[in-house]
Order: sequence, then structure tokens, then C-alpha cells
Amino acid sequence: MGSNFSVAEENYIKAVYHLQKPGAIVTTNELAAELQTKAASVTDMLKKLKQKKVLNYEPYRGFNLTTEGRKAALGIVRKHRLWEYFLVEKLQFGWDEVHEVAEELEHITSKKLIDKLDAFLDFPRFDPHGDPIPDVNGKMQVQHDISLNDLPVNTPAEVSSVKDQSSELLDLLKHKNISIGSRLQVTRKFGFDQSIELRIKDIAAPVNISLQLAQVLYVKPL
Amino acid sequence: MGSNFSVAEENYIKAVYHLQKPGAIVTTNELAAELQTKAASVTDMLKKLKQKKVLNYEPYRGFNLTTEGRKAALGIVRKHRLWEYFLVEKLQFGWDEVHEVAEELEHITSKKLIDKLDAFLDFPRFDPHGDPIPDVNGKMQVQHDISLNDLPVNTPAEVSSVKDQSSELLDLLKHKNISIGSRLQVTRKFGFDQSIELRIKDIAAPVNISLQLAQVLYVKPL
DNA sequence: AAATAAATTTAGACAAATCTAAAAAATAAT
DNA sequence: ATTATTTTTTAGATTTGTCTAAATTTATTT
Ligand SMILES: [Mn+2]
Ligand SMILES: [Mn+2]
Ligand SMILES: [Mn+2]
Ligand SMILES: [Mn+2]
Repeated sequence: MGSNFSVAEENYIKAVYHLQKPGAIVTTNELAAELQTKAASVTDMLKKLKQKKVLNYEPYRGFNLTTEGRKAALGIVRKHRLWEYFLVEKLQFGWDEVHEVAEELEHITSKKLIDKLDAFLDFPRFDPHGDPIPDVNGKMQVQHDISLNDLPVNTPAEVSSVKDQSSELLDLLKHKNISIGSRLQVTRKFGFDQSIELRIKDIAAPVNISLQLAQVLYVKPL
Repeated sequence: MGSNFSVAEENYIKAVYHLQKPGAIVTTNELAAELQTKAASVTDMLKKLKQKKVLNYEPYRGFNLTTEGRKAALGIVRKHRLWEYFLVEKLQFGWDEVHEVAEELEHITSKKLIDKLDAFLDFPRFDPHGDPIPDVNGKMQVQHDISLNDLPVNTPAEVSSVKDQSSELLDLLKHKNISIGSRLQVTRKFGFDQSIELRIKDIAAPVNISLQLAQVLYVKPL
């Protein structure tokens, strides 16, 4: 009954969770790429995880998580994101630095630890990148955010998440005075380079956003 | 140059550090007992750690840490005790619950994490059991505390550490209103069972301490 | 429908960390 | 000084997770 997975198994479970889209199936090569390992290694692990009833898997047919597997994945994601929140909010890390550390912290086994950490942090619902944090039952807020690219002109919206965690992106956003929670509105869209001009609430000067930037900036229309 | 040890190696290094007394040597069986493993496994690891220049080791002759090894050990002890402090002071764990969790957390590799945690905790110098926390350079306060058994009658002293981390001990200490930092003074010693009567500062009623309790309660004469 | 290419699995090997049982060395006892 | 006991090391296996190279299956072209 008690889930008892190794670090390697947990990393596989989480990776499948992140790759899998509703209805669809994950492939061996996709998973190998995600985990920076070889397809043969993935196949070995798939057999083990199938045995442990974490995966639905038929050779050559692809795979996805069972209900058990998704539960396990949500537990790992919960830990990962709570630790990221802790690192940024309490230890003053930048959000470009926390992923690697959380990649290790997410494997600490104590359930009591993570629930007490959750309480200490006052039950945050989103991590520093705007991704939702599963609660103690695995429930999390559904994100209906869209790429800034898809936000219509003159629609007030709030920056809700970033799909890239590089320090280069953080650097650019800082320079443009944009962070998660910023209110903004697209004022113009330029067909030539698909760049965007927008106005940020309480800031006079208009801001220019490249296609590349708009692609990774997600917003929630208000 | 950067130390790069596996979890197993780190556990061995720390165990040798804890077993080793100045000048003396540690034996294979002692280490096997400490780590709850077999002597054969210890020998295997000793050879590896000697190769990595962590240990001075000659077959059949015992071993102890090199300067490099002690430096590594202090780094692990620092992490272990800082995490214990965090768990008790920030997450409201009891000091009987933290050791196991810290046993995992001490292996998280980020140096930045531990230094930021140190700052967040305001650079504590002692962990919840009264053991000194090495600073960023491995320096720590020397403890000149003695067993309550060895405290002379009528000598004011302060409880400084406990040599046992069981919940049974914590339970007993709570019941007797004793915690780390308590001021006390031995009023009588009884030869029959080597029990001790003492008075705690600001508490009227005298308290009786068994031999077993006095052995694990350490105090610093004021 | 073959032939070719791509994806996946299998076979066999390896490193890390552990174990049991046997051999060897060091200590202690006669 | 032998003999017996204890401690330590070696030999050989095992588990976990990984890899390369070869075989197999599936998908895509011709
Ligand atoms: Mn991880
Ligand atoms: Mn995140
Ligand atoms: Mn440990
Ligand atoms: Mn401690």
C-alpha cells in the first residue's frame, strides 16, 4: 500500500506525468530525451514500473500513468513546487536557480516534513514559476492561462506563469519590469515580426515584447 | 577540487568523524555497528575512501580521517544540524523527530542552499540537541559541558545538551520541566541508586533525577 | 507489397553498494 | 610457543540503474 519509490523511479514517474497529455500516450524516446538517458534504460525502467502498477505499458505501444502512478506523480510535483516556493520566498533565491535544488529536495521522503512545510509557507497555491502546487490531497487549481501571443488587443490580463526558467528570461523580465502578477494590456501587435506592444499597469512607458518572449509568458485574462 | 561524494560515502565519512576520538583510531567493527552494516561492506568502502584520500587506512590497522576527510565531515555535520534547527524552530518538529529527516536532508548538494539557510536561521550556533553547528568555515564552538552526573553539589549550571534523542527522553524532560537552557543546581546526591535531587531556577519544587537520566543530560557550569 | 527507415526492445556488460561464507591476520589464552 | 578466539579481509553473488550493440517490431517510402 505505501508507495516506496527510489529516486530514479520518482524521476521517471514525474517525467511521464509532465510529458503525458490527456488521452494521449508517451513514447520511449520522448521519455529518454526528457530524462537525458538512453531508450534502452527507459525500457528497463518501464518494465519495473509496470510491475509496480505505476504505468499502463505494452511493448512498442507506449505508456501512461495509472491512477496510482498519477497519485505518486502529484506527490512529487507537490514537493518540488513547495520547495521551490520556500527557496524563493524564504531563502531569497531567484526563480532561475531553484529547479535543480528542488530536483533533489523533492525526494526527501518524510510526509510530515512536506505537510509542515506547506503550513509554514501558508499553503501557497502557485510556485515561483506560476505553476499550481497540488494540495495534500493532490488537488490543484486549474490554470486557464494562455500565451501572451494569444491575448487579444486591449484585454486586461495578469501575468500568471513562465514556461522557461532560464536566468536570461528572468534578467529580461526584470529589465522590463514584468513579474508574475503584473497587470497588463496589449496595445498593438505588429505583423512584421509578430512583436507586441503593451502597457503595464501603473507604468507610463509602453513596453515592447518579442515573439520569443511572448511565447513563454503566460497570462490570465481578467 | 570540489568534493563529490555519494550518499553512502557521506554517511561513512560522518560516521568515522563521530566515532573518532583525538589521537585514537577507528575499527572496522565499530564502524559496521554504527552504520548498521556488515564488516565486509565497511572494508570495501574503506578502500574506496582511502583512494579518494578521505581516510588514512592500512589493512588490519584501523583508520581515521585525513584533513580533507574531516573537512568533508564537518560540511555534512553542518548541514545535518542546520536542518535539524530549521525543522524544530521553523516547522515545529519535536527534537525527537528530526534526526531521521536530517539524515536525508544533509545530502542535498547545493552549497548556496545551506549558506542561505544558515542566514535565514540567523546563524544558530547549536542544534536542538545542544550540539554545536560548524560555521561556513567548519569552525564551531567548543563544548565544555559535562554529564549531570559529574556536576558537583551546589554548583549553578545550565543544561546544554542531550546525548539521547528518543521521544521517551523528551517526554520525561517535558514532564520534569527541563529543557536545553534550563538553569539548575544539584541539591543532593544519593549513594544508594546514584539518583540526584536538584532545583530548577524559578521552580519551587525539587526534582528527582535517575542515574540513567543524569548520564544523558549534559550541563555547563556557570 | 517490398524495401527502407525509425523506434523499441533484448542481450550482455559494467559500476556502486551491499551481502554471506571462507580465508587470513592479529590478539588472547593456555 | 602453540592453540584458540576475535577481527578483518577476500571471494563470489546480488540488486539497482545504467550503457552499447544487436535484434526485433512498427512506421514510412517507394
Ligand atoms: Mn528529482
Ligand atoms: Mn517550478
Ligand atoms: Mn545521512
Ligand atoms: Mn542533533
